[in-house]
Amino acid sequence: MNTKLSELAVEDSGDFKLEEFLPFQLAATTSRVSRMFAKRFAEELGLSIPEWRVLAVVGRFGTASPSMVSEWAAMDKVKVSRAAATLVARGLLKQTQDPSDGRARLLRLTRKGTGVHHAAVPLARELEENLASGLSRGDWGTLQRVLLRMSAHVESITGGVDGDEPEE
Amino acid sequence: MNTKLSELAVEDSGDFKLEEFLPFQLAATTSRVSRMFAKRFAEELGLSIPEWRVLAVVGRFGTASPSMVSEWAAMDKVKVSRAAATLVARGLLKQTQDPSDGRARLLRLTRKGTGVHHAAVPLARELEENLASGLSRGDWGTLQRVLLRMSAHVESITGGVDGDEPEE
DNA sequence: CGCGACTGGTCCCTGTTGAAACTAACGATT
DNA sequence: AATCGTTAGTTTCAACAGGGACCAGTCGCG
Repeated sequence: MNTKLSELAVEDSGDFKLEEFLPFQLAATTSRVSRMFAKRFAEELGLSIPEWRVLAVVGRFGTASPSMVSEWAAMDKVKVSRAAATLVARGLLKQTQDPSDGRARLLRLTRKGTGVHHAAVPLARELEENLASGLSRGDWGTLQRVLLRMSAHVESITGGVDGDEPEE
Repeated sequence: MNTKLSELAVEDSGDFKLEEFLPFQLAATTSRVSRMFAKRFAEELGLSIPEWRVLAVVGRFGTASPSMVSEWAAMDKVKVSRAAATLVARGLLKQTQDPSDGRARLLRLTRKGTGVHHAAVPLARELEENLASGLSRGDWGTLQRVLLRMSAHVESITGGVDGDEPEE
């Protein structure tokens, strides 16, 4: 049971419990939650998570460029591009040229897209409600607050640009 | 501004703010944290996250079967199998037959593997400490508690087997 | 106005992922 | 001891993700 002083840091390696390791818990919990959300969105609306995110941002702003979506949905531009392409192919989004900048595109909901968006938001709220129902009001608020703080903290440590919530 | 009563649930779709949506925050935060961890483990020890998890479980128990690893590390068996294979190839793990069950294998750290494990645990603790330093003690505890509870809650909703923390 | 530096977006290439199929072995039941 | 259903682990295959190269197109500066 006793270890020499000089070996303290090394000898307790065996005590390491992955399941009490917070980054692991975070990943495991997120994985379960994401899976549940992905399943419901796919089943009920035929949307992947990236597609739903794009839809949510475009729906919120009415019109949005892929780079806006990238910013607000914390998705890299490749993901946005792909998700937007499938949504356009399915007739939920219309993509046009931005008249004021030849490089940029504008994304806008079609009537069909608006319909899906109107169905997606309540579903999202319902699922979030589901999640919240297992927690006290206070815990929920703390969780929200802590996640934001942790995100910012990590970003500051790693130096801003980290990849999934990238640039601009 | 006013909407008919019957449209309340529908008409507020435009108000939906993705960045306040908890499942989204959870995913975004986890993504940043994972990225940071993956980077450090890769740079300093040449380990991917799945490999580190396998190492952690085997290191903790001394000897572990892939299915034990799957259970404790919340990884599906394919991931375990692959991670274990690379660790064996790199000489960090030894895989042998379980004498008491011809189907099962036993994973054990080699001397080299023990060395890496002894380096990995402090690195993990350091990174976790980094993360914790942005939060109050109380928030940290709440986060830990809430994640566990939420995990269990989701699992109970989706009915146990959900895929990444699968079987047995 | 023409040239270089930069930005928005897409495409290509490679590595990773998980679902499902497969192999081998166990154990219960006949 | 032959068979059926089940479990441990690996392999295969198709989808997916992200980094980087790659076009436009824009902006600034001489």
